[in-house]
Amino acid sequence: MSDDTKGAGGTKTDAARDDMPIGSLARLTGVKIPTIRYYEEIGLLPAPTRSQSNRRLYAARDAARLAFIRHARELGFDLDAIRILMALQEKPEQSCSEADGIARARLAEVEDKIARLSALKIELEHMLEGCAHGRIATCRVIEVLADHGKCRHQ
Amino acid sequence: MSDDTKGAGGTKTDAARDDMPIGSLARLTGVKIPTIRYYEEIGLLPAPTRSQSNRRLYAARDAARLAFIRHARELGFDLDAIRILMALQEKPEQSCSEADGIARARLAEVEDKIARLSALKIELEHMLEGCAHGRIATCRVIEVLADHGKCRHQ
DNA sequence: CTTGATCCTCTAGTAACTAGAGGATGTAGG
DNA sequence: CCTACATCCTCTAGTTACTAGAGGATCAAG
Repeated sequence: MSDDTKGAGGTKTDAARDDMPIGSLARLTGVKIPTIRYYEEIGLLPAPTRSQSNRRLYAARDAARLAFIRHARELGFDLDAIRILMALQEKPEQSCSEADGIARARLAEVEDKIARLSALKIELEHMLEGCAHGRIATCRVIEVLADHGKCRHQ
Repeated sequence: MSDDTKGAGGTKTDAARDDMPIGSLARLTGVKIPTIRYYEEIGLLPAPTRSQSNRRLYAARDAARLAFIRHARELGFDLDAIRILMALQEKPEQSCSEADGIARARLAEVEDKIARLSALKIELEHMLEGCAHGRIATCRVIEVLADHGKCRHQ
């Protein structure tokens, strides 16, 4: 680690000290190195300071930001929604109705997806329960797929 | 429509007559024109005959094949699986255990996805039930996302 | 010095489409 | 015949969120 960076930031707090290389950040947050670079590229993460040899150096606040992103991704929020949520986070006096709306929309999506997958599950189960492990000529799986009458949108 | 095509195929059955333009096929099957072209490009649909002006001309068997693909896509089978299923369809004496296996794998995926989405639903609901529509400073949505302790994988 | 780990930028790929751009052909009506 | 609209062609590139190298540079330990 370059002493120059340390010296220049001698009065920095822990949250502000840029001394964590990208590999450490990846291990700390569980987000892969290329993904971290990707988030920087699309503006979701600020470009970090660099060492003399051009290596990225992160601070604890970057780790916190990345953890927020990761958590939101796990909940299925898309990157644009996360962008909005993070912007809101930086305006404590703002109404939280937008954040609420984003989360509600996501919940509705999840509920819709569950419903659709459940219907799908039933269809697949029906397909499989008639399957006697015989020949293709009498194969239920192939038969159902080939039967246009079974297409749900026709 | 070119009389040449008709003349050359004078003894063709309906299933073999190549006279349906791509727009008609798209309307008949509900699959978009670019998607049909895409399927041809990746080999899922055979390249059709062409008119003198280079327009694609499809037969009823092409429509049947496309309907199979579409039905399988709706059930969430990926294109490689569909490729296999269609190959199996053309071998009536073959055992249908592979088709069965493909469908079972898909069913397992669906069940897994339902379980994961259901857990997600609960998390989102918890997040939202504490939301009092106040300020960001006390916003449950932002709070939960920012709280690393709530990250499921840490 | 060597070796292995870590990091850099860049290009392109993944899966399944989808959206034009720019041009050609077909058809109906005047 | 012309015009206007519909239909079709190929080609390129975009969508979303990553991901996989290639080729090279730097860092740290032995």
